[in-house]
Amino acid sequence: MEKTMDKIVALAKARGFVYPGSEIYGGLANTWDYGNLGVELKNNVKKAWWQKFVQENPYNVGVDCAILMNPQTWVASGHLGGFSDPLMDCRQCHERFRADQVIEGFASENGLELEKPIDAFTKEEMEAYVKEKNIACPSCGGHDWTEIRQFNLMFKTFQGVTEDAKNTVYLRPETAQGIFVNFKNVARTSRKKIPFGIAQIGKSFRNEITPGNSTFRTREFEQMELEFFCEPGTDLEWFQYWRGFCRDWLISLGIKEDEMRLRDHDPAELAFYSKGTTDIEFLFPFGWGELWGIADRTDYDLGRHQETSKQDLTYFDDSKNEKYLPYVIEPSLGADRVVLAFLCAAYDEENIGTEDKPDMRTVLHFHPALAPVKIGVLPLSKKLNEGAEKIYTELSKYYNCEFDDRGNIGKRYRRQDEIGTPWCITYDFDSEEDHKVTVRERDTMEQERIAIEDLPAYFAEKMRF
RNA sequence: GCGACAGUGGCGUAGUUGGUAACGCGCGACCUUGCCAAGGUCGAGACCGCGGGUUCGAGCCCCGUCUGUCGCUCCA
Repeated sequence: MEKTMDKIVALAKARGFVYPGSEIYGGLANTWDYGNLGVELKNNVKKAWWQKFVQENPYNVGVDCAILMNPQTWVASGHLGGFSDPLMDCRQCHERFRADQVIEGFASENGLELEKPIDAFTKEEMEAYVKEKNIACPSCGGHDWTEIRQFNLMFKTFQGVTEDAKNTVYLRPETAQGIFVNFKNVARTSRKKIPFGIAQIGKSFRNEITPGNSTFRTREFEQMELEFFCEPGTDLEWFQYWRGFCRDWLISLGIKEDEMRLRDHDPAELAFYSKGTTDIEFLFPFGWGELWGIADRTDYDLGRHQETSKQDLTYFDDSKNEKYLPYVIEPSLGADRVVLAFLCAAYDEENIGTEDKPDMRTVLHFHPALAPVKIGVLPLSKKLNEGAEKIYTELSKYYNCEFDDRGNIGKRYRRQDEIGTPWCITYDFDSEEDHKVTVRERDTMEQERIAIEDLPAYFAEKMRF
């Protein structure tokens, strides 16, 4: 069986997990909408994460911050200054380059000293430098450059009725800053003592130049982030702790060890604010892709906000009787990515016939906690709808169920397999007499006879993870 | 933004030298069956991305445009 992105994307669209965005208008590049099953799956993923990282966790509490923030936030975080890349294209060979990198490369190659760090160059200064030194295209050797354009990765909009620079606001490029900005608030209202963490699930926006691979990289995406505040010096310990914790969470929900890896960043690869970063990667059909970045952000963020806002963000540790800026461990997970990973991991095509007489079925082996539909209720005949509907009504109070009386029973089992429903209940003619139904399990296809009145308890037991 | 490729019912496709759209799957109703995609009957659904041109006539030719996919630059 070959697992390809094409098949998974096609199934996702056909069954209502993910549709391409704005389809009736011809689409909009790299936007995706979650459908009737996709929203259930994604909600289940978020619920499972929240339960493990907030509800059951003695250290952590949650928040839900605004997407729009005071622009000073992005000055402090560094997103407004440093993260617009100056790009220019070679008209001759159509390659695109980062002007700063071309200049630096040229300078070091020719043993030239730049008069100031390249980051301090304005667009005009860089253009002038390229022209003055007649820098050639590293690819084709041409000298015909377009002008430099700034690609700021933040989405910009306006708050209020007038559109001018004064009321420019940005869509947050990460949820983290809402947490840092509220660090004092949460510490006070939750009465948490260090070490403790603040978790958040929410949308972020980045004007990536190259999105792609279905929902893996999009410009609008959802993050599940934890900022864990600890005493300086204990950060490496906590870094290791969360690294393992995140890994275990993925495994507990059905990601296999051989389709997952932890990759530590080289010192050279580290972001400027980070002391150490580990990526948890998943083996997608298109290759390894990052799901989770776990970073030791030190006291960089709180420090920057303290400096920019002029507010005291230090924490008073009464066990030590001292004040300090906590260090931060940040496990940041892409919600859409991990949903896609669960979808890819679950996808399977099985032969449930024999070698001579193959009988293929497509199955999504979702962990029951993630399955969009938990139970399919299927009357063996339409004459049995009344009894089956009663069961459906009762179980729907607790679980997302689906009632299906169309087509023969085998076809309905296959339909439920294909959307990853872990259990099907079949109400048959005997049920009318003995008040029992057949419960059929997705992966083993084994059947069990259960009394109707015992069903809620039966499934309550099954759903305990 | 540049380059390459593509755009026909929900999906996958066919459409011969241009003459007003076909097939499979899927979907719906009914009958049949009665525990793993059976069978039958009937049915809904595209004016061929959009605009213009050539022509008596275009899904098939030309121009433009939009959208998508892939590659490149980038990814805190």
